[in-house]
Amino acid sequence: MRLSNLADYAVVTMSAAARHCGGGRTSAAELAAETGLPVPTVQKVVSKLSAAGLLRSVRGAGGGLQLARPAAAITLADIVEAVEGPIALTACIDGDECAVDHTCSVKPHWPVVNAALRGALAGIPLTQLSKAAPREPNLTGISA
Amino acid sequence: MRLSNLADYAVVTMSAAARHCGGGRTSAAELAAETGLPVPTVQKVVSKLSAAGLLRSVRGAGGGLQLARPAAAITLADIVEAVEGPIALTACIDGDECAVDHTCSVKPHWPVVNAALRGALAGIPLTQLSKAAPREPNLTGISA
DNA sequence: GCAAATCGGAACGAAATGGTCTGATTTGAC
DNA sequence: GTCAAATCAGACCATTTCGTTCCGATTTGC
Repeated sequence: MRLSNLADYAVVTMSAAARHCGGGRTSAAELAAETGLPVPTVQKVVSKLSAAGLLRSVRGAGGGLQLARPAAAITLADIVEAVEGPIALTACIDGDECAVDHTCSVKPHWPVVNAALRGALAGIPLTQLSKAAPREPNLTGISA
Repeated sequence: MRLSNLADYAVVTMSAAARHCGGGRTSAAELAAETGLPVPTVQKVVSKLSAAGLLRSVRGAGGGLQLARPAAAITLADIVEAVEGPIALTACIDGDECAVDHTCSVKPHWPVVNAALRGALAGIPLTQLSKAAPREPNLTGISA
């Protein structure tokens, strides 16, 4: 129910990379300095992000990273899926079988929840993450 | 991003317990036989559920379990929270601090996602899980 | 041709989870 | 009143996944 730290780091890293998009290429070390994350951790995150096609990496001296797509075309759902795979709360969706083959009356309901979660993540583009505050009035409104 | 197996088992167990609610008390062994889960696992799940106040357990010979509330008043959100704690995708909500104290522009957006996820889980009561199929037409509609 | 700088993948350690087991408690029967 | 059966409750151990770190492959600039 809680996404992994790597996914969280990936979101922060992409948010930092979005600010450097206009200025051209950046590096993993620079992103680590800005976000405060350890350099090796950022490297691992960058590897997954570039493997998923969200970042374009150029090797060699003078190389660096840059967004593969415009920041407006990248959402939270893309970043989370790049690091953690498909967005699904249960494994019985892609694997098709639970541990037991009982007539699971719960299984049909998971796609509804998954779609809701994915929709919430897909509704926040990367451009919005660069802003200071969201548009919603209640920041602590978990029970809203 | 994927809930733990225990939480999944808890949902299945509660769904099975809801069917026995009318007939009075049931036992962990009986629930294990119906769901196909290992008996000790069901016992562990039952312990967490009763500690959270969702199940009422009676010890001793002839004892057993029963729902503490009507099935209509128990939702997926209650079950998940009973096993996994508060529904939050990131730890920076309750802990208030990320690993680094950078001006995190991503943090303000998480409550929005958390509320959406919690709303999706709270919208499915336990009575609906006992039914064979959901009301939604597309079972595989993850991209809906 | 050499050297510096960068990304990429692999290996190690740690933490959380899942599963199992044994013990404490209570009721029912004799 | 005593014994025995049945049940839940908590503690222990193995496994897996996650997180971190390190080293090698590759490319450009001088």
